[in-house]
Amino acid sequence: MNAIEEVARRAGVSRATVTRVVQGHRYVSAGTRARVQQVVQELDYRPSSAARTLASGRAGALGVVLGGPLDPESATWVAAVERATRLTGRALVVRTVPDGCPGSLTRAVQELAAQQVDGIALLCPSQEVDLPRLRDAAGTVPLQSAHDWEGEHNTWTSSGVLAVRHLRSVGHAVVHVVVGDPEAARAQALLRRSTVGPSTARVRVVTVGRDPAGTGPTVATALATSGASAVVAESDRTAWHLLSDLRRLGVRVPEDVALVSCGDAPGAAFSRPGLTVVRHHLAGPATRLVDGLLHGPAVRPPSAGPPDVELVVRGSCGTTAGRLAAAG
Amino acid sequence: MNAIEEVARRAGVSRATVTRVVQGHRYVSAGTRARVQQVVQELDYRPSSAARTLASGRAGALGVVLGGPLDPESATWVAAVERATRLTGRALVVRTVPDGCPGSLTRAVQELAAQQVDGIALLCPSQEVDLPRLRDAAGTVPLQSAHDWEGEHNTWTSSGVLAVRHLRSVGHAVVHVVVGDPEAARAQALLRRSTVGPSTARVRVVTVGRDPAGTGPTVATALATSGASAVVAESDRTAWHLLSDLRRLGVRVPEDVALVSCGDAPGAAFSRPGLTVVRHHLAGPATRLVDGLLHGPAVRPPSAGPPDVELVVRGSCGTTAGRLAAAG
DNA sequence: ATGAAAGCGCTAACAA
DNA sequence: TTGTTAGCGCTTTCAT
Repeated sequence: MNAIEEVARRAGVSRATVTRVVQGHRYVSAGTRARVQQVVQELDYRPSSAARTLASGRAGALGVVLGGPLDPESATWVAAVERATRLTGRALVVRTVPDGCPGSLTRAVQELAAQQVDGIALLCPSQEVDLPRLRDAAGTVPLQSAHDWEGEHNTWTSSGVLAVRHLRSVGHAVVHVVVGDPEAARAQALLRRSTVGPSTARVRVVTVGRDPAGTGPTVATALATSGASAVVAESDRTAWHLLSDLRRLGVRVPEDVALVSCGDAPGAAFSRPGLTVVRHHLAGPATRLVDGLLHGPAVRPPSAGPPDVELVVRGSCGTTAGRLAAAG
Repeated sequence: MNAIEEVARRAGVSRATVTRVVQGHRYVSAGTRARVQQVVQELDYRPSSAARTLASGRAGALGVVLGGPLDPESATWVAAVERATRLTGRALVVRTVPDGCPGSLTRAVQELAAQQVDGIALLCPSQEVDLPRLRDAAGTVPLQSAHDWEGEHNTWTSSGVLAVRHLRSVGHAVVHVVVGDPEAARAQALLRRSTVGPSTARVRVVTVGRDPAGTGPTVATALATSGASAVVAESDRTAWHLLSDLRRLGVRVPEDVALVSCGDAPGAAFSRPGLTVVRHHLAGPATRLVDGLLHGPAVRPPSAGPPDVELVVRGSCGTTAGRLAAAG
């Protein structure tokens, strides 16, 4: 006999009523509700999510597809999305696409979409993604990319503004921004507003390629010969490699070049000098992303709440230690 | 009309046959199979996983519950499990339990077990877990803890042996091992064999508590006053904090104390000195964990294959840079 | 090698 | 406020 039916029988009601109680519906008399809940307890009744999904058409889960490995950097985002998802009572299915190539991404999205999830969050920091194509693969399942999300209010856009503004404010007229693929979503976001507004400094983009370690020396050399005095790195890993490559060239950080990076990985404080970073607070963005997936994008961009980015000053930028928050 | 029924109709077969073809069953004539596959292509037919789960009783997913946040350290494990899971064609559901308390863990396991997954991997590095209780909560769903897994062949056990052996081999007769909670699964595993075998050195355990940053100075002081000359840290974070706390006390690393940590987080190479670490290769362990969940634990412990741990020598241990691999 | 038919456990109209 | 009923889309015996 069905679990739900057993509950119904013992409580002397119909299955429908059990469903109503379990789902917290209105229109159940207090007495009935109590009786049913009692039986639910006794029997330790747990609805089968598969049956529920099949009958309701809702999956009770969200998916996240990572266009790359689940490395410590992406983990931060995944963690935030997981939390936001859990708070809605849903499960989070994680799918990585180590090679990050378009075909694999598409397949991953299709697989997730195949009834498994109610929405898909895309986390592809380092590559260009064809959103329309992926939306198509997702069929009716909503899909949002964390990096294109919220336009000007995007975490990375705010990071760029904050980092450049800080370096500008301490006297650097030209700021070099080091990114992997300049076409990638994250880099695009980072650069979106770096060059405008009161924080204006001349910004030059320097490209590293997919692997921060790969072309490091070349980049460091380029930076050194172009006389760069201020650098923003897209990630802590890039910053670390820059740090060590620059040292190898005899360029001192922060004396000769001031360095700010984005992320604040656990080791960021422990390199020498410690990395000045733009730290990301992802609770807000992740929550909005999840809500957007579930209820459609918000009509208006977020306004209230604590800022999503914060400057943590350590040794690498050559200014006094401390913190600066900004609304981006 | 059912998707599968439509396929069946167009291919001129029954639904059962479509199922057989889709699942790669034997006993389908080549002709029939081809015809069905043709139609499957045309219609881009994707079986509903909910319906499949309901009808078959198999979920097509594995779950991982994290007894703590999804931080960069756990991310490495999750990534490995995700990969292993994906290679079996299954999805991975991630559930964190930020507070890590027994009640929450139990609830998390119950939720996952409620029809959602075919097996659960437990990742609780920093706390004692009551495995029987959690198994009970999981009901019929198999559950394994990554940290109790494989006994002597456990990754952390091997790490302990390797780290202590190395320090011993360069002349340290006493090795201090710094762990969070000594009752926690990871610490237990780390210490399991550190004190025995040809690598014998006297091992003293020093406890940090849950947060590596929390009691750091105290621990560093204790280490300094006890005249420790060699230290193994349970994690890179612990090691970093130790590094900075020791420096503050005027204790030099590696001149005064040699330090080895476990993990090899992205920043490990960039602290000064760089951290000598035991790096973990989790592909093997994760694969075996997943297989164990799916087909029951292997009869015999793993023997072949590359070692799961590797010593990466950098500055912090005071020996020449290089690498040493060991079968643990 | 293939088909028929009985569910898997629950939800959601609709009726009462 | 509660019960009735018709599925949700697929798998799996059991026959053939």
